[in-house]
Amino acid sequence: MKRVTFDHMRCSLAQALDVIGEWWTLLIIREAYFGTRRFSDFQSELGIARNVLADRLDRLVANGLLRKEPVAPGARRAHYRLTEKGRDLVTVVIALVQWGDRWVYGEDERPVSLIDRTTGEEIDEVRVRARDGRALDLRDIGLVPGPGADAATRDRFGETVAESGAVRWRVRRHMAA
Amino acid sequence: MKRVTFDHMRCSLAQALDVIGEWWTLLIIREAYFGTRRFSDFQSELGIARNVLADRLDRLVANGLLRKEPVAPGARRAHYRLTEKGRDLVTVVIALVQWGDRWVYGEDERPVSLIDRTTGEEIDEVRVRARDGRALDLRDIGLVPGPGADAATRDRFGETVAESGAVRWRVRRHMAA
DNA sequence: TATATTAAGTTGCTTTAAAAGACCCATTAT
DNA sequence: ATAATGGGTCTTTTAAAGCAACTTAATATA
Repeated sequence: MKRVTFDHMRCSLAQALDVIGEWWTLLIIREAYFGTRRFSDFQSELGIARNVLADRLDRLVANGLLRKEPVAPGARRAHYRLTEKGRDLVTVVIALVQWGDRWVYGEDERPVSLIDRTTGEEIDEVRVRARDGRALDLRDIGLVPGPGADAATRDRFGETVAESGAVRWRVRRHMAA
Repeated sequence: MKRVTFDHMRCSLAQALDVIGEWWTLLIIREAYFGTRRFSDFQSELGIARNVLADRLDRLVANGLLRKEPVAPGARRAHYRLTEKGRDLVTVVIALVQWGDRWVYGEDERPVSLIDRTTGEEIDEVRVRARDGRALDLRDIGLVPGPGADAATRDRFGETVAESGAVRWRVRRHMAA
């Protein structure tokens, strides 16, 4: 299919989806998180077509989520391993897994549990929080123009409030029920 | 293209991706979170093709992430609004936005800021935490078979530990650097 | 009341990404 | 020396995404 990219949208979500929004990509990240490193292990664990896998791995390497390094110095055979950037995505993967547990399987049907290795207890549910640790309901979250906002974004999200010195924004948009 | 679905994989991530992993879907959820409700507003804000939008909205309604309700009782025109299930996904959207902010734009170039409406402060970064609130590094997270694990999953993740009464698992898999 | 405009799709055609599987070449094992 | 395996590429189908034109019902305007 013809397909547009999102990279022109001034939106961090669109940028992120341009990198990891393709079919199979996030499953490959999960698999790498599980410790899989070799091409054919990705292939057999996921059941993905080899050409698609080759394409996805290349893109992930190009985008800096995976590092491709020879098995032994000078060897042709390589391993794929998560970079820091890729590892940072695992938060998203875990949030999605938990969402799947809550809404697709019931909590008691989930195939895998994530535990805190130091205590053996299950981990907490990933939540949006205030700086002081309070869990935030979506209604408590407001959207304001960020430091890199362009005119259109300011127009959509911003309502300036006169204040001494720096520009301040009043919250206009927030969670719509 | 021919395309497989992930719904046969016993994995909550695959299930979640089957629902929200398609091109455009998460952007539609974001847009709904921003307060967009009408077909043509989704269309013009996102620049998505109308037939694709119609298809995505239908699927999101069928999967229970959006509710379609008439603008006025008895009216033919309708609004699309997030359900609880859809609203619960916003955690994932925010985690992805923050990832995009960290790795695509710099923190200081991000177009939108999320703030705690009660204090006006920016929200915290979404993180994986232990029950007691400690932020967990990926190396601290272990994977063990969940209550709904099948034989293959137990085989992959489980290593039983003899213990009085209930089955316990020893952590075998965890974050691979 | 007649006419124009808008909203919310639907239909049909084109383009291209993904699936499936055959094929290839270098390395490792026998 | 020969076979098997790992890590891919090539070719062919097919279905999803894009685009534009059309439809139908509800609103707005003259």
